[in-house]
Amino acid sequence: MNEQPKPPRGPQRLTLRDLAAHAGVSRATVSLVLAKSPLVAAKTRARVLESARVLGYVYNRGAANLRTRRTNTIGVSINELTNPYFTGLTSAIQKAFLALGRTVFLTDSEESVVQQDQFIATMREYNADGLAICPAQGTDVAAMQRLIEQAIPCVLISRDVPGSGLDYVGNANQHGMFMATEHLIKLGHRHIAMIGGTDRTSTGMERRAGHREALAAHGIALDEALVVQGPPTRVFGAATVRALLERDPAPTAAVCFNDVIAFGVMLGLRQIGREAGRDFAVVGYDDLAEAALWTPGLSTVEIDSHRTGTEAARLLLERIEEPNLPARRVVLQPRLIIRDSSCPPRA
Amino acid sequence: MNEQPKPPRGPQRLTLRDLAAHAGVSRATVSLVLAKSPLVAAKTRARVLESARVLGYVYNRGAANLRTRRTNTIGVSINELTNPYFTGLTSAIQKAFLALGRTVFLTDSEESVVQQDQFIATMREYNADGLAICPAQGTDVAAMQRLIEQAIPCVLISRDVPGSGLDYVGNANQHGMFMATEHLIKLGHRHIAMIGGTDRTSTGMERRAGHREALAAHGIALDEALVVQGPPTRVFGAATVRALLERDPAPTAAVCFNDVIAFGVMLGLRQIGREAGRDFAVVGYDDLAEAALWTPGLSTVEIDSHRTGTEAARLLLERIEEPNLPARRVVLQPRLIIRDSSCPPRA
DNA sequence: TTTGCAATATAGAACGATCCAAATATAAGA
DNA sequence: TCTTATATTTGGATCGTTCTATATTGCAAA
Repeated sequence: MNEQPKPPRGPQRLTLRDLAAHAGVSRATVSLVLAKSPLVAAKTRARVLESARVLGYVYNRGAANLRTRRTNTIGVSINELTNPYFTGLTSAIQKAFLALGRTVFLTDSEESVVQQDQFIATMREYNADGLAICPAQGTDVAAMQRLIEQAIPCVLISRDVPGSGLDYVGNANQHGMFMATEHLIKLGHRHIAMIGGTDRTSTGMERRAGHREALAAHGIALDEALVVQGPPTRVFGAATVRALLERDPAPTAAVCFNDVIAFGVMLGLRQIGREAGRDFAVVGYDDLAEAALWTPGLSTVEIDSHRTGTEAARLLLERIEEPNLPARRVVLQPRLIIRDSSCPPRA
Repeated sequence: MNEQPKPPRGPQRLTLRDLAAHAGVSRATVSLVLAKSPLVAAKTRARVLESARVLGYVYNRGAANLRTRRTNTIGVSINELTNPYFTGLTSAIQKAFLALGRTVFLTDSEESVVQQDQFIATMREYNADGLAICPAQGTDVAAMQRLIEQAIPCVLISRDVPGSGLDYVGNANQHGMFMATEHLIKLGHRHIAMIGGTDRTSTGMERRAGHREALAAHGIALDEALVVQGPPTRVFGAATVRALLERDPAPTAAVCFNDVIAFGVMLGLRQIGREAGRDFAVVGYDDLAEAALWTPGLSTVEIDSHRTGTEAARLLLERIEEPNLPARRVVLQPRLIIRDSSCPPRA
């Protein structure tokens, strides 16, 4: 029943062959048991599983992947994990894939295209079934198009790379920022700064466009000096609002690229003895858990990051099954949340 | 020169064999080139590399790992990526391993022992060379000991699992919190709350012990009611300080398990019209970038997370080389940073 | 020439799983 | 009891590398 005696081996790793010998069946049978095939008799299955338990067998996924072409593995590259919005999103993405039986390998590209490319190359070498990417700033369209040529399934999350032809899940950034700005206009503000965001990400371009669009829609001239690009950090928000308030005419309100910057703005106001929601109106974007906690509570635009994650997982798995699908785009609707940081202008 | 004609193959993945055929050399030679072996002539090497470029060859790491036993891969499991301290630490860890030529596979266990175990099992199946773990709350000693039995190199980071016998890199938490508490005592405080931390992590136990130790060292009786365990969130910090201030005697100061809780405390104070650094003294732990930015600036205990990451990488790689080393512990010294949130008690 | 010795290149057997076609065991029907 | 159909099990080839032992080449010295 056994196969030819194996050559003497050292304290090698335990293999299917050892398991087969112990259970008194063939390798093929063990393989079937491990794959939960219904073809094998219940009694045999039990015996094999018992042997596996007793011997402490560890399945070698690498060896299996060599034969099958599937690895059930997804590479996830996130542009910046220190940003709480992206950690929340990451958690959602991971959960979604895990629920569908995939292993997730995560990396933080730290807004570095080099690190991102590195990760993509590694995942290719490891035969990942697909990639989910929040592209780093300055990601090259050509690099993304290459993924298509190379036939490696990929979905872009949160940030788009226009012209890449990849699947995409994000939210209506322009519309979100339009709502935020219009909200301030309706409160009576006329000098509304746009703090943060850059033209190096689609999110930045779209949100900045939303601000401009709202001003235009209400016949308010855009004061370029009140539009400041910059990184999504508290430090930047604080420094920028202080600088803007020294101008004349000074803004009476600001929409911020995201909540982190808005928190920075509120901290910056306090540094110069002013208070958001009383002396100056602030609106953020993302609706981090922290937003509701501040005094005043931060008005902001909510994104459903859970939904973003599950949609991304769905799109990617569908593409893995069906590589020739046309490119699909899922754009979720954001929601304006009004709290106390957005007040009317002081008289 | 070529080997026997290969059977007709579909649009298969490009392999060493194809590369060899194209360059007119043997598979073995190509393998040597790819491994940067000095044994192959410069001219041959160039020819092979050119073929690789032209054909768009992708190295199959899985296949290689099957033969060699090394994967140059490290699994990193972090308990909670939404906590900025851990994202910073993660970034440091990742950088340290990358610099040493290892690929890092990251996961966020989200404080779930189940997810953590899942990840460990997966990394075993993928033959990772080693693991770096910030253990989830409630991690079982036995589970960690099993890693030793199974001879899988592992280093614990930040949180210890006493009795596990694993290598460990962390900081002197008890001493750090001792300094923080003593600082408040010297300012004149006698009712000092300890907010946050739990006995389900070593970090929690150690920091909580530091608070008690400082009180005892200065002959101050411990008021158990002022010691509140809880999760490291802003919400918890805010709610807890509000509750504590309704007691009699109320605390006049608090040391917090970490900065996030301290921020929560400052937000909570503001919700009831009080101000940290004026009406109530607050000290945090971690020294997040945000700490210096608040008004008042947050007094806190600084941890060198960069150093933590590099030390962890060093320990792990040493153990991979030399599995039978005795267990080693690296405990870094934290530093008290005094800003404006820690004021004397109001008269 | 021939020989000796580096310097290079190669064939073929692993590594640990899967999968296919074929063999065997079991049960049911005549 | 003998077929025949069905349920299980299995050998051997295969996936894409690496590695060892062996073969080939080129060149200087004899």
